[in-house]
Amino acid sequence: MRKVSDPTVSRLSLYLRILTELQEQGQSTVSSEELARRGGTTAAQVRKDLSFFGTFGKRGLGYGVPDLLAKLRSILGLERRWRVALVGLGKIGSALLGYQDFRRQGFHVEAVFDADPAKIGRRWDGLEVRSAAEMEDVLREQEIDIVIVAVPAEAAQEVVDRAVRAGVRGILNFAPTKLHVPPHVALRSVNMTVELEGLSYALSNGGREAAGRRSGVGGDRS
Amino acid sequence: MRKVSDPTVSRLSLYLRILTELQEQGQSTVSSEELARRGGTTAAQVRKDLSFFGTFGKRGLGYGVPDLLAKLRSILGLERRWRVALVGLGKIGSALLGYQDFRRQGFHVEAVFDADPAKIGRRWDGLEVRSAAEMEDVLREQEIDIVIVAVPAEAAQEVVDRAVRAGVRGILNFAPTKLHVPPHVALRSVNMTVELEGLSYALSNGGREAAGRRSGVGGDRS
DNA sequence: GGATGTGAATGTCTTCACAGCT
DNA sequence: AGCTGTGAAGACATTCACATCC
Repeated sequence: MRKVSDPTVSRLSLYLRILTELQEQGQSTVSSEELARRGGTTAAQVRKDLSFFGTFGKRGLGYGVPDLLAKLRSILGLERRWRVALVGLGKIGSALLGYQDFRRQGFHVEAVFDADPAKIGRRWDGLEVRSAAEMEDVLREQEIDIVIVAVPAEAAQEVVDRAVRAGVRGILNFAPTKLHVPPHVALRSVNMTVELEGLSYALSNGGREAAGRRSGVGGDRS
Repeated sequence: MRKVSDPTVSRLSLYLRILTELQEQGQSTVSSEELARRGGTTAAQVRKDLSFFGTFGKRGLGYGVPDLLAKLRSILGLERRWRVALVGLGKIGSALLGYQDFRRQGFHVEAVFDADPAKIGRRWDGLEVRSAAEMEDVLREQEIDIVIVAVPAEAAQEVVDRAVRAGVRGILNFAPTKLHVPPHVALRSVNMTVELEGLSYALSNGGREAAGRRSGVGGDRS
């Protein structure tokens, strides 16, 4: 199971979501064909993706929904609770704090930081906003796994450097800038501007050259 | 200039941002080497990306900053103004409406829709919130180019179908679900859950298998 | 019979390496 | 001398096609 590509991992998330829906609808079994149709990919791709991690299906039958669901949650590391910190309480940071849909997948925001004295000390959603100055200490004390960076572009790299120094091993970046992290730290970015510009390109240059994969976007590599 | 890959287009956005910074700092020329270092890629990659669109550099010298900036803006279709509509005024939609950093690149939100009667008719940032029921008409009247989908997953596909029927050719999806569009429509997605799960996978499975690309990760194809 | 799992083939993207300008 | 532009090579990802098993 070494060397699984990133597109594959992203598709696993997708399958997980589809399987969750299927389970809610009480469907007990699913074929690679059906997963592919719902996920906008191909049956061969689904089977190949899963084959990197083991052999979960039954030939002639397909995959057991609850079974595959459990396997995927395990593969993606979603059986444990992840301790997340949010840095930056501007428009985007506040929205994320309010949204928290990802909490259901085990991502819990345990600390919130901002540099603005007017915000420090206030409570947002049951959490006290801490000063960005005490970031390293708090990240360490709270054993934060993942930091969500929602600060202006100019401040983002410094936040990352400090988080990495405090032992954080995962960064989710919302700042519209390219960040650099050491090899042992995982980085993903969400960059709306890149996506909009991709649409602009697609709309400008004929209709038929499409937009693209990776929504996701962005393209980091840790 | 046919058949340019999506990763290439995303990197053009990145170069554009770097060039903007360089210009603000008054730097007149830049090498593929420097663009690569700042952009977290390689010099060969930068040159290859640009070569799809023409020959913009001077051998022995590098690229002229203002010149390349102008070329990229033209390639990405950023010389015109794009008419954008936002559908869904929940946490994320409201944040986007408040954020609007992308306005500087020519993306103007001209219409806002929500299904909640309590929100319809209110003014947000100078725009009256319209009923989702009148979406098709307004999209057509206002000649909207791009629709940002910020509704719950269950409602997203219907919003897209209606937008497409109204002539919209670009969709930016924030709903945590896979959307399907006809070939002539460009689609990009931003899916935070996929990115977080990618981090979870990376953190779980050894430290050394990194996270990935394309932030942006998501992966559509129109 | 029906659907998986997978080597082999194909396709796509990145990196190399160097010829060619300035 | 320096740095671009690019064909060719290499790495990576997807698709094909079929043997395999329930």
